[in-house]
Amino acid sequence: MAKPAPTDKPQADMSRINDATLRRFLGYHMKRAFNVIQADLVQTLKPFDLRMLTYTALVLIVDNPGLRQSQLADAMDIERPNLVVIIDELERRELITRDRVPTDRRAYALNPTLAGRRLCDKAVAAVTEHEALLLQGLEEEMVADMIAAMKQIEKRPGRDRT
Amino acid sequence: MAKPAPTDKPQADMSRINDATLRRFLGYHMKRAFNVIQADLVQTLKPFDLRMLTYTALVLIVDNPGLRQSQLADAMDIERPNLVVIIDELERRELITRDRVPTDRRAYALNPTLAGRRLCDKAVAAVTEHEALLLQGLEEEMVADMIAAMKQIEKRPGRDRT
DNA sequence: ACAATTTAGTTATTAAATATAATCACTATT
DNA sequence: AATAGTGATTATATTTAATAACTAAATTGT
Repeated sequence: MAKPAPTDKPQADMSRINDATLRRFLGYHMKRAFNVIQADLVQTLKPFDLRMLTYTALVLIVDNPGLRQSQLADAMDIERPNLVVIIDELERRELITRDRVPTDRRAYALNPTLAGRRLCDKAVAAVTEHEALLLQGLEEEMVADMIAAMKQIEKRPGRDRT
Repeated sequence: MAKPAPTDKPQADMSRINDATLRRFLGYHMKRAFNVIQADLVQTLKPFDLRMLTYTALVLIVDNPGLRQSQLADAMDIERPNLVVIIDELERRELITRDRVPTDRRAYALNPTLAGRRLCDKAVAAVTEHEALLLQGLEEEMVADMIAAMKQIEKRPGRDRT
């Protein structure tokens, strides 16, 4: 809405602040775009009482029944201790179960309940719809290209794994 | 969701867990790609003792000397209370100053010190270099297209007006 | 002029996401 | 049997983010 007012204040330089330096970075744009996407996601998941992490975990458990917590933490790129509270919540809500693995009684096999599968399907459908809405106006090929590029970035080793 | 081939309990392979459902979402890819970029940024900024937020604030103050905290919070899309500690830190390290505005004695004008400007320049140069490294292999036009798309996403109102 | 409201900044509190260390239970190896 | 390694948990700390309540100063409405 940068409307050039004819009578600008003498010392009030601009109403909009200048972020041209940061705009040169892809990361800056990605952060800002992701903020919008995440805000939308949070709203979308609210009716299901899911957060981004509980949603992600639930989907992965539904799609990979029987997986271990370590595998899930690895897939979600979070530390094992941090996954515990997420799994706790999903289990408490009876969306998943923690089943002891007979062959390795240290481990838990994570399995979705029927309710978990149902909630997952509904949530995925809602997120799909909301993201389509958010991306309307962008060419489909463009989105596909972005995904390809992001996959490439994701694959980068990332300087040091300390 | 269509019923997948009911192969009962074939989760013994566990070589790789399946995230195909989440892979359909741009947001998932963006989150994962941004994780990599942010991890790299954190490493890049560590020698300057800057974090993502202090770096962003410093750059914006250098590029917009005299701006108010409210403007900065607005530009950074964070709440005013959360900006206070960031500004506190930059001020304590004498990278910026908080100068009372004579025409509005409630407000502070944020200004970079010489040291702040110097550190900013060095940090921006380092980040520029690191991002170039991270993005090598991606066509330049592709990156430009991604930025354009992300700008478009960023502009979305985000339908929660409650 | 002056009460009422608004705005700038701060303080305090809380929630959420992320990380590390220590511990327990169990497995695997020697 | 002793030891080392792994899966999960607990406890703790840090960073980021949101909200409520407060002070001080400016603006507005009558």
